[in-house]
Amino acid sequence: MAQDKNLTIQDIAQKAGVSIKTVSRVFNNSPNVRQQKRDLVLGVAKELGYRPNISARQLASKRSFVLIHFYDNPNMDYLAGIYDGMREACSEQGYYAVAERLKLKNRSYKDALLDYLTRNPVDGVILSPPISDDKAVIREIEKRDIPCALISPGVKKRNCINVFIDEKMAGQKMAEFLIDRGHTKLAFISGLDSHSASAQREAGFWAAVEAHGLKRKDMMRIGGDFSMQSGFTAFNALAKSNKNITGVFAANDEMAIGTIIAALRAGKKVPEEMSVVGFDDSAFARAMWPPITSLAQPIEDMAKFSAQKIIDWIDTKDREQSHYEFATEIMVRGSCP
Amino acid sequence: MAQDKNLTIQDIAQKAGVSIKTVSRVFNNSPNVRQQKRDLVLGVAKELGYRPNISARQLASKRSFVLIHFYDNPNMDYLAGIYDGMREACSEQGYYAVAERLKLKNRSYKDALLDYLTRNPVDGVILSPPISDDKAVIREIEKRDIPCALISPGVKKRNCINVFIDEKMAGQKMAEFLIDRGHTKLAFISGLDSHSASAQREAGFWAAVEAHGLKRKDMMRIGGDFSMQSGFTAFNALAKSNKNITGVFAANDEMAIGTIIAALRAGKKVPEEMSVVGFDDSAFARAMWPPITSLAQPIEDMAKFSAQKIIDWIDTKDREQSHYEFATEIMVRGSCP
DNA sequence: CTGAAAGCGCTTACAG
DNA sequence: CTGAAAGCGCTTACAG
Repeated sequence: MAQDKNLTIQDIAQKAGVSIKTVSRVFNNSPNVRQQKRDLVLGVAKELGYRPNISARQLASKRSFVLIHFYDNPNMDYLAGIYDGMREACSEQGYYAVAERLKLKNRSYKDALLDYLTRNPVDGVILSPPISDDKAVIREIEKRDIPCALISPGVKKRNCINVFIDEKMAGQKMAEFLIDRGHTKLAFISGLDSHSASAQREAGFWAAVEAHGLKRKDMMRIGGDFSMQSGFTAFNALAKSNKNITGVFAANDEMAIGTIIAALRAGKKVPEEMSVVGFDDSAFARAMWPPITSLAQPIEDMAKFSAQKIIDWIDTKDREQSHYEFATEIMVRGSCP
Repeated sequence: MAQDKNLTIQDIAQKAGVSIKTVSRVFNNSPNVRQQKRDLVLGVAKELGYRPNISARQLASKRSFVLIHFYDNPNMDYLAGIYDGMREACSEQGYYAVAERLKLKNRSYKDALLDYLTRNPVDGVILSPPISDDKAVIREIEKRDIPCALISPGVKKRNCINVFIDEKMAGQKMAEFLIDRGHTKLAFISGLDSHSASAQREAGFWAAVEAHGLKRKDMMRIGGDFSMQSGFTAFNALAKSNKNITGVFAANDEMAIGTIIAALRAGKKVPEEMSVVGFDDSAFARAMWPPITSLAQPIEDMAKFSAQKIIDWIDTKDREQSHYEFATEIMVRGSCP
């Protein structure tokens, strides 16, 4: 762990009694090294605190050693989770983790992507919703043979690493959570139709309704767009109806918050008169009053895993499997205790 | 603009009829090049679409060409603004822009900083609140002779570039905005005492009160901590008092939102019965209902400017001036139209 | 499975 | 103000 400034591949080679080429092979996860030598080199490197010089690798190999996350969802918690996960995997392997927002201003995600790629070489890509469902973007990445992982894609892609949660099952769990607490008149507030996760969560909602023998006519389905504003609107629709809904499941936390604010404004108590659950376990869901019961996904683990799989892919030029499902958890809070 | 992949310093030197050393000097903003040659080289480089290879520069110079922003404020808008500003300045000069959160878990910002610096070399640092007021952090950076810019420091530092807005004046403007709309009974909700900006905003508040001859006893000062929760509490204090406050100035948007939510819950109409203004122009301030009137600072410009000054400092080994003040603007919205 | 040589594109002293 | 030489720490073919 000495981390003596100028430790080079030479020092490791000498100390381990092998050629520098072997050391290089070890750090590139090249298959052509006997396990015994590999362990020897890794042991010496660890002991001395050696880490390969990325600049030298870049210059010599003409690779960038950059893994990039392209996103367009400004949820800070979500982004930070992905970034932390990526970085953990990247720093172990001597890669850079980078995050770049693709903005939709007068142009498509694809054009924004191409603009970025012509300026900045990358060795691997992670895409999150909604970009993980943009076919044009995925096609361009594929065309360039850049290893790519999709986080929560609506439709799994054959030539990408697909990392996701079971959105339908999660939706069902949330609905059952409400039902278990005695609610029999439920509402589902959907997100944007273009966002397939919302539709899957809704499918789970209806599956729960069916499984528990609740009457569909006691239920309400309100169209939203993931914004807080649409939560306000949704509450108005609830209030106008005479269904006497007591359990609300919003497809994300912002709409849950909007619903609660509108309810408070109307003098309705949460959770006493109406329980509300959200989705995403966002920072605001935790900061609200009451704090929001919400579904959490292990986004950091998902991102770390994605990054590792991409690096494996780069090293071996080969993916083994491409579908990986992660488990979710309900964070129980005041809006539906 | 051709961007022919492998354009090197050699190509530029040859085409411009100078030595590669001269080209190198030009791209390092070295003073020892005649202006005429500089223009010639820059012209050729631009024509051919040449950009220096950062890896090679890093390897040869042992510099990192990394400018890093250390932060611990999870406000996404704020961070994105800083990042975009940095990147604009950095990409022009062939630097990397990096953002890193320093977390306070069982250790100080200083320890988190040292941990980072031992692993990752950086050429320049930008600090934002609350880290821009952490003396131990600043001392460590100074000790290493790393050029450093402070965004909105509570106390300006001699050996740093100080970039800020006039917090007191901004506070005064906000208070006068309320007064101009006929409010004579005002409340100020403070942020954390450790955050000097809050105290300065408050000073501006009282200055406005005084300047307009309002009675101090008609005013209220409520202690908050920048959280939404403290906005709820603040409203309760308002409601319990018999001061009949109609204009509320919260030291940040989250507290303004908390205040409004609590008011709605209590059946009080905003802005009809009570106007509320915030500070920061956050995304949530814009998404709320009603949307929040808030003070915006030109954070992107501030960050770009900071990055440019740091790069100048690196190039010339020398700062000229170290205090730069930026102008602010009130974004008028529904919470106090 | 392993090694010796050349080279990636730039900067750093050192001269002039 | 400007140039020729050496070198930064690694990888890439090419042999064996």
